[in-house]
Amino acid sequence: MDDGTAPGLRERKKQETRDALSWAVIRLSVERGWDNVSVEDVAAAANVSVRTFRNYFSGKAEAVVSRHTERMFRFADELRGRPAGEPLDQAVKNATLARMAPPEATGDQTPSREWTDGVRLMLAEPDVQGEFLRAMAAAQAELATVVAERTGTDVGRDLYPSLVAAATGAAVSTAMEHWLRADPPVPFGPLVREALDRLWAGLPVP
Amino acid sequence: MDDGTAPGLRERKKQETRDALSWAVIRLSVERGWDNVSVEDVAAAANVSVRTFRNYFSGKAEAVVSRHTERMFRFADELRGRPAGEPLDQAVKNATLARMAPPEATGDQTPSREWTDGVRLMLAEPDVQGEFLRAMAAAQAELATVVAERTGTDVGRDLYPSLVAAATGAAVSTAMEHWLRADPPVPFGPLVREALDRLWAGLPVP
DNA sequence: CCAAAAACTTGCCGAACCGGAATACTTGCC
DNA sequence: GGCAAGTATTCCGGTTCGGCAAGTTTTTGG
Repeated sequence: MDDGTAPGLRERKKQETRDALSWAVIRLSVERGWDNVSVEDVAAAANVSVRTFRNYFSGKAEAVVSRHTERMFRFADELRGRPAGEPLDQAVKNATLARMAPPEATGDQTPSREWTDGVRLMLAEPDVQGEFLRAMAAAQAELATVVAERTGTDVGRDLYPSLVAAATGAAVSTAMEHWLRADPPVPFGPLVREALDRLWAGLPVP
Repeated sequence: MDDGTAPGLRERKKQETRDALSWAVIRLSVERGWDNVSVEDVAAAANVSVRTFRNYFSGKAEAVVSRHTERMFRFADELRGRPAGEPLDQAVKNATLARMAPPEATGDQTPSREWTDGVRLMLAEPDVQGEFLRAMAAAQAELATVVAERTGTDVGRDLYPSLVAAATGAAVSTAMEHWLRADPPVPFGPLVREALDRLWAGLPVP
């Protein structure tokens, strides 16, 4: 399934730069506020030129969301790897829990109130939200093709695979939003599970 | 329910300018290509200053999507106006068909191939798609409130209303996407109905 | 191991975007 | 008519955005 060949120096360095840039945007934005961070600041913090930043990301927002984007695509991959016999809803639920709410994620100690508040503020930024939605849309396209594969439907002709992908994305997004709002914090796993269960139960009125 | 008082000259002019700007962006983009249209061109075409354009819209993309945005909010209003006895899924389906696929929409003659292709190209633009998603997200927030009202749930505490809103948005978006891709064209009503039916049936494999 | 090729980074730069602030004009209302 | 509130316009400096042409580093293939 995975490539096998080691990534090579070039790829590794690229990933490093990517991470450094993404991280720099997040850190600076959280501590200074979104509008008080220029692309120039970010580039400086990551030791690259402004022009290079723009080679990687189209803007600060894209950089912030890049991690999430990658995770969503790994999620689609996970689904592709599920045993063919597994019913679709089970496969989706399992893939989601495996990639979006891994048990070990509880590892790092709870972050400071200051940090989480900063993050919330950053995520409330219109640009960031827009980029977030774009990431979900991109992942859903991938997801739709996987669903089509599993169910023998045609993404171009049938409504079904795109619908499942979109609905799943909606459930995940909703759970995430809720999780982000929750104070005191609640674990993500149960939330997303509840959302998916309800979705596949036909959204009965509680 | 509605305001009753006539809008007054001021409001009417504002709406006119809005429409003129939105229309100008669409027309120019379709005929010249997205990147060959500057805000300056648009403002000129609508006989206002560039600065005024920016008072109305944050960018070309927002202007393009503005009509859709308004429609989505009218949809939420429609839902609010549905009889309280109507089951939620029925209310959503009826509101959708009433506001998103009105029977009289078939009125204007079929547009030229050139035009529809241009529109498709414009709607494929990343900025436009992003703005489109933002519009949906905004409408969904409103929708969630309405759902909460109808079902006696709490948007802040329960997952349910947001989930229903997000899933509904997903269904509508999916139907729209499909409709846009369809060649030869198909009527929108049946598509969105199918999407909503499947959603509330718990997404059974076809 | 070396040299050519491919990929990546960078500085330069003009065009476009963006929004604050002051100013002039319209509309709503008495 | 005339005032208050709401809009449009001009002006303007800072920022973003990408194309282009070096310069540099990694990969490739002999």
